[in-house]
Amino acid sequence: MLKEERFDYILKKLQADHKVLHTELSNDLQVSEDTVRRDLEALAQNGLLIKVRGGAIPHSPNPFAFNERINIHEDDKKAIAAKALSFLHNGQTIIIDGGTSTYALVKLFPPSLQLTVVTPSIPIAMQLMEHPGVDVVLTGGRIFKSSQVTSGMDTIRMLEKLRADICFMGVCSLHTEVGVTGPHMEEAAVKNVMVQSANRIIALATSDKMGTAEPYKVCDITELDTIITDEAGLELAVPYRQLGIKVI
Amino acid sequence: MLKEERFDYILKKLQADHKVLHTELSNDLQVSEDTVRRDLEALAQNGLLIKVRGGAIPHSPNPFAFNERINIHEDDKKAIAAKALSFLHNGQTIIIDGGTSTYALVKLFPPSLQLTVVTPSIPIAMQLMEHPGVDVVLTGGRIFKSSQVTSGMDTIRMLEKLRADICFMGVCSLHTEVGVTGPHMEEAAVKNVMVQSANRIIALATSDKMGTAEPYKVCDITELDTIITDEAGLELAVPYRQLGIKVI
DNA sequence: CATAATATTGCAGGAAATTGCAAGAACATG
DNA sequence: CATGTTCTTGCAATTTCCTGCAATATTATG
Repeated sequence: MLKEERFDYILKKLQADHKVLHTELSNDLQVSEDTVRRDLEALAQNGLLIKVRGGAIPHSPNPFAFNERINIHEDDKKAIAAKALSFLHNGQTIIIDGGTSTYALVKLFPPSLQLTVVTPSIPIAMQLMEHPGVDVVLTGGRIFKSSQVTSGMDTIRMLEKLRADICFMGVCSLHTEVGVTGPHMEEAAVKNVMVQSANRIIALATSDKMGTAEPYKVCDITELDTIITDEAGLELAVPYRQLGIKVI
Repeated sequence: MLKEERFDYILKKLQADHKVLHTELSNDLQVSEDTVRRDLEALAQNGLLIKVRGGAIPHSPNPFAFNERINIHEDDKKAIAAKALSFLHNGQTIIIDGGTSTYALVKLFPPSLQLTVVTPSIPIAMQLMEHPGVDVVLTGGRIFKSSQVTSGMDTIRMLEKLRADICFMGVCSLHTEVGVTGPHMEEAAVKNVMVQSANRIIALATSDKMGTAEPYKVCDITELDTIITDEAGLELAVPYRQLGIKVI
């Protein structure tokens, strides 16, 4: 067994279980615990995980919000992402906004998919770099460390020149009257341009986002084409449907 | 059996199994392990696979696409990076090119450093996101999956509008007459704009890069202000010094 | 066609990396 | 603070890698 295969196995297991143990890995890989220890050491050296007593845990590239949020509502987000997949077809150009729901979506991309993705999100770009069929375009600009997206005038300028088939937007807050809103001015401005630059806007929102509002406006609620949520059958969805928005 | 047939077989097997072993190939192809080793060496040279101890693995799908290169000449690169640190001062705006030498540099940034970094490199941006004092600006554009940098017109446009104090460039090839050159047209064009946009160009180059050339020109050798290398005392450095370039 | 130049291949040796083991230090936990 | 676990360090056995070299095959050239 090649050392790289062990690395691969360790990283896969880590992603699945959110932790790995020396004892387990030693068993799974049929090598001594010392070798496992040295493997983890090497992976930690390259910043791919964090060693802890007894094993290792995933590396949060930074202790900020994005990585904290990845795991909350993980199953809901996966369910939402799975529904979103059906909108994708080869040859499309799509905008994918930052956020944990949209990140869950690109993680589910089947390897056969062929499209161009424009995104301001660094985690999404990294994820898609490993995908053989997707061309990735990263919008430029200053990086917001908390959400790991680029923002600012440069981002807006790049998006303005674009015409995309679909925009998948990760929304912070949805409200029938206030519309789509967000907590940061710059990010809201960027999202607004995304809405202008795509033929069809699909919002990904866990149900706890619905009926809430934040200071900065992204767009009117009627500009949304579809809302994908985990609980489409709920009472909550009714007012959106009355406005002509598909809720699934 | 023709060498090309062996190449063909190796690549096919690699695609099927996601790895190849010296021992297996030696058996399958009925040649010595040394010949297999040399074949893998040749294929690795052309970027068709990654040599590892015991055999080889494919290039893209494994998670070490960037890290696979980070370990070669690791100590040399660290030494180079350490020398480069002395050029940094709080308040500067600097451009940092992609590449493993420049990546080693940002890894050494002391936490007290306060500056703005503009870079097309995603690994560098990720690394610096953890840094409390550095503002990171990522240039936009299509992502080159092999080198994990953005490139193209958008990248160039963002750099053009910039005026930086220093540009740290990771060079592929340095030659006293041909100048700085690189293997890809687009990347060379981006590097060229970097050179135009910074007051001072500092090239990071392990000594094996010196005296070599590639198809696409980045800039004249005289546009460099300083070359940082691992073996500044060598004979190699003399002709550059005669051109007025500092070599350290 | 003959001969020289070049490339390819296998082999031998020493260098380097990987692995598992053992002994003692550091650590967590009750 | 006593105990069992985990970590580090050094070491030796094994495997794999690299270098130079000689034998053979291939190609170029007069």
